[in-house]
Amino acid sequence: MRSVAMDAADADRSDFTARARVRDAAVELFGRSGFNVSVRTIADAAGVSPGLILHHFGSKQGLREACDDYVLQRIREYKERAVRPASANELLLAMASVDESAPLVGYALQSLQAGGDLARSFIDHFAADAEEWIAEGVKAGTILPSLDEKARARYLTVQGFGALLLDLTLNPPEDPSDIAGAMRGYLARMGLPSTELFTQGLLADRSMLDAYLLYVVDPPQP
Amino acid sequence: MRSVAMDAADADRSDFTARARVRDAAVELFGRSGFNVSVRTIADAAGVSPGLILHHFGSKQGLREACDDYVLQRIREYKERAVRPASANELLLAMASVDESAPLVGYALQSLQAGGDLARSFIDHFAADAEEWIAEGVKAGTILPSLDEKARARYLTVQGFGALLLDLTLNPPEDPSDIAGAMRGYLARMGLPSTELFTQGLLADRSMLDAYLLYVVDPPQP
DNA sequence: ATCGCAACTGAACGCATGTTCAATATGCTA
DNA sequence: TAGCATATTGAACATGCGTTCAGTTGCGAT
Repeated sequence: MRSVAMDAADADRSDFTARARVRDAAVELFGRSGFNVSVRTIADAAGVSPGLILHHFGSKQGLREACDDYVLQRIREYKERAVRPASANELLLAMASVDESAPLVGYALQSLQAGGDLARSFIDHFAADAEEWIAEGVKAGTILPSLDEKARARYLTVQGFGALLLDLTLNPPEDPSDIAGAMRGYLARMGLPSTELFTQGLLADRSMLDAYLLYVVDPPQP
Repeated sequence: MRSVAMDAADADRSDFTARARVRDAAVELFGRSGFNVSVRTIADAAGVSPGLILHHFGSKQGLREACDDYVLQRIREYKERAVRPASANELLLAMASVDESAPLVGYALQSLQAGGDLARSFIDHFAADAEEWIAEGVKAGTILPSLDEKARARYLTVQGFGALLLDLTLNPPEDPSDIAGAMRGYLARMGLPSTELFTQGLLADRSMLDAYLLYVVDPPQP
């Protein structure tokens, strides 16, 4: 039996309980092929009968929720363990480059595409981090201040993950488990234009921004 | 029987053939609920038996391909009919605001999320338009030039659609058929930070861009 | 040693799906 | 009007799914 000291919500990473094996197989398969993989497929991958999955997790939905919790917790751990705060892309690429944590990235991306609570927590978390990180940059003088720091942090987060997600959807890797390679391809395609946009912007003058600010103050009646 | 003058690929918009009714119902349901809606559901919506759908389209996949062609063609028409060239967001919002064309937008967005050929054509098309539109802006002096105009156009397109897609996934509208409302919500949330980013950029100096350019010329060995 | 409880199996069930097919209705053509 | 091709139906089939459950194994406490 499982030690009473670690309950189901614990990060029993290095154990080989059937329950943990199922959870790991589910994270990997959900992350690689989406949430339509069958319970039987997961059971096969974990070397276990289908019935056992529902014995441990109640239902397929229960399994998904357990995976959600596990992935979110492990990513939080990973983020806190990083000595220096990093951008979301850097962190994900670092995680995707390590065999042990790569499936977590795949799962998180699939989750973002599917929506739901984990996706929201995920974005909230990264947006909060971005806000902090940006605030430090502004204080240090390396980042320009914004009229709405919170909105900017969220926008940059959604925009960054959205672009990554769509790019991976349009250019699916031949090997679906090589998320690091796929991410590197994305960064190679988008690195220059994004850095350029962040450095110089796009528009030559402030007229559009000023017009938008006027529009916000006095919107046209719909 | 269908007039011999318009074959299956034609834009027989205003006819009420069972085939056209099925196609319209499929576009609407696929766009609203994704591509897992059942053939039977579509048949019900079109007031038709399930068998007829496969008689006309061969398979569910055939129906999807017919919808893909139809939607892409209608969006192209819409774009050409617009007097002035517009940004992708403007065009989509305009289409989403008209009852007749709103389902097309929903379908296109679902298609982008699912990947596949239509998604690629769609992005290619909009990226090419963006490149043209940006080139005019550069010539007119309203847009700053880029080191790689093609890559920038593609980046801005992927980034824009990706952000929209992810935002709609995270904030699904109560009424899934009100795409225009959902888009307006998105623009309200992201309008200021995106305009600000496009106007002033994010970074206070060129150091990161210069570092990236050096990195591209002489990448570290992997 | 044995009792008891949890882990675990695998066959079975019910359901929804995409698809097939024989039968019928319909409308154009000769 | 007769005939034929096409449109259309709806029942049936095969498959894969999530889930249930009666039964078996294995282990820790008494």
